[in-house]
Amino acid sequence: METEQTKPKDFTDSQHEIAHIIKALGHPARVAIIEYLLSVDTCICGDIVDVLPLAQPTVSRHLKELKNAKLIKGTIEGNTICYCIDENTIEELQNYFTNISAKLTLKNKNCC
Amino acid sequence: METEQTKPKDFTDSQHEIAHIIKALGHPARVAIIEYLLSVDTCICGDIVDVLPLAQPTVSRHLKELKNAKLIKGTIEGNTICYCIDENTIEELQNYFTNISAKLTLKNKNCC
DNA sequence: TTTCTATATTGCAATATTACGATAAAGATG
DNA sequence: CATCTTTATCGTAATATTGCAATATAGAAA
Repeated sequence: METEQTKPKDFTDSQHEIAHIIKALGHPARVAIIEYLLSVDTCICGDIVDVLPLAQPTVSRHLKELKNAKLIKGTIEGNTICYCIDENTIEELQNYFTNISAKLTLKNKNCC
Repeated sequence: METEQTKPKDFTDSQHEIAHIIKALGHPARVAIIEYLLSVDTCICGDIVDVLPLAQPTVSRHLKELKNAKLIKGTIEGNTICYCIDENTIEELQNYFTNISAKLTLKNKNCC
């Protein structure tokens, strides 16, 4: 009786980490923020509030969460804050999904 | 006075959609499920509960959410259910982040 | 049919998230 | 200094998520 010891106590650190990053993008407001940051040329952005259907404090919270997940970074620029996308984290996500895709194409396709 | 009409009423449909898919992966349990499905060769999987640190009803809920976001599909296979990853949705996510990455490399890098 | 096995659903309780108004903080401007 | 502008934080209400035990469902096996 040495089997029966499969169930783990917790998820792995890497599962927690990637879920945390992904979760930060799991809200339309935060998707919209990323897409807006992507669309403007300079990253000096104090007008994010104007392009989102949300009040300023709410936008501020969403920005905080994106920052917390390292999806964006903010630099204080006098009175304003200059937000922009953190390329490294986006790249991490890209790699994550590219890797899954690659593994999927190598898999047995004989079911489902 | 014709400006001052920037703030939208809601996010776009596409923002809602992508956020919905991404959100479904924004939990360690659901990341773990995808990674497990990726790791097993056949997709006949009734042992997902055994490899997650969660009770069966909770796993069932997470599976439902992944199915709802079209990240997995389940086929009833007699008594069991055969779950596997929906490649199309993974590919959609891959494309989404690859596209963002690509746009980022084309951008002005003169700030932040 | 009865029982077993695999999965889903229901019914909570605990916790987290989201939103907004009010307010604070801090640099810019007059 | 007083005021304006920009962003953050707090307080709080509404809602959503998560987890598990209990139970339901349905095919398989006896």
